[in-house]
Amino acid sequence: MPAARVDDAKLLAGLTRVFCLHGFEGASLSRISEATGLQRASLYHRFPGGKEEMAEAVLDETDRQFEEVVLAPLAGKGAPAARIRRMAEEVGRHYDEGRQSCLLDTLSLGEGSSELRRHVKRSFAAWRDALVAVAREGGATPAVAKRRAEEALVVIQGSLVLARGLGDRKAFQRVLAGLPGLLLKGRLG
Amino acid sequence: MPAARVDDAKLLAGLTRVFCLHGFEGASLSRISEATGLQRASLYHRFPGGKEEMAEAVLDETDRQFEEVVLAPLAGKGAPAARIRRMAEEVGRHYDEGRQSCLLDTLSLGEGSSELRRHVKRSFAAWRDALVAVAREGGATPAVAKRRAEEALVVIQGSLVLARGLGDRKAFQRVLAGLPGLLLKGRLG
DNA sequence: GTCTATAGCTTGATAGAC
DNA sequence: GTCTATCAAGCTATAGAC
Repeated sequence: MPAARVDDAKLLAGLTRVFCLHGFEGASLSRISEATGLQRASLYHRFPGGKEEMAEAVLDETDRQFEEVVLAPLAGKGAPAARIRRMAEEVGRHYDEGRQSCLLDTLSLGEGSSELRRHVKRSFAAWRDALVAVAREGGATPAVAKRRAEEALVVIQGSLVLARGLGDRKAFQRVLAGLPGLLLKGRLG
Repeated sequence: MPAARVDDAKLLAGLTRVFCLHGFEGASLSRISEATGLQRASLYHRFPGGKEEMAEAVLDETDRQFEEVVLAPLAGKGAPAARIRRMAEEVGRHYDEGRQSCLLDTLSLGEGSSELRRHVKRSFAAWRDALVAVAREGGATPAVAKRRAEEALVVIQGSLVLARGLGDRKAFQRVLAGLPGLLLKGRLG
């Protein structure tokens, strides 16, 4: 088959940007077209399922990035605290230091199909489970590790919401710095 | 003037529900019309500024509720811890125990006008300042109180995002229970 | 694989009767 | 104050040329 003029990476990047910024309903095909450089009809050639399939593709890509941003750093070598620090660095980069919202947040709003909601839930759970594992490595019981992992997700998502609403990214940076303490000792810092 | 068939309270309640669930872009006039029981033209009679003015009205109403949900409990009598507990109760009720998203979150997404964004920012700041005050009462320095207040907002917002995305409201309930500890001692619980 | 053109519906908003 | 009727513009999606 002939090569795509706009390659998959560029396409997905544009899609991600729009869904991230506007959520599912706000992500109009006009905006997507502008962000990706492809006309409506071309978008339907690449995603016959329409907007829904585009959102699914974006979530799939996020799942893939999740491996680099979360799994790889946590699976590296060194003490748990050091590995969590590396994950925090990657997470910070992933969200552009707090300037970008989380897809799992923006796509869980409102009207997305139940398939989309299930995907978001699955991705959230995968992230939580990776955090549970590293907390357990740090000596926490299963129950405690789960609580800490959820707390870590809570503070990451919450500080991103604050960054967007309050226009201040310092809380997000503080949260990232505090992740090792939160996961290993049960308290931020 | 003749009485409104749909009174202001009912109208605002419907508007709030829709903006909360769908965000600004997802809140179409059809949905608003259905939720409030008023036709498009009637909505424009009540809000000549259109959707933007409706969103502003919803934020105004939220600011008003903020006094009952946050300010009044914190200004009551008793020790700071007890007052924070009462606020947490009210906050829990306000968000229907985690079933409902926060307007300050959903309205800060995407395309809302800059006037809307400013309003969200102002409301967030007011909430934070109320929490700063009670943390200071508990003996925290201004800098520490501000950090703890922002952390409180972070965990409230984050746990609401998790409740929505993960479909589990337990983290939200844990956060509410932990607010006194977070604001007065710097750690959840 | 991408385009232009278009279908058909929904959107936010307005006019005017009652 | 609410309604029905309507507008232009936007929307998602499709058809068909290249």
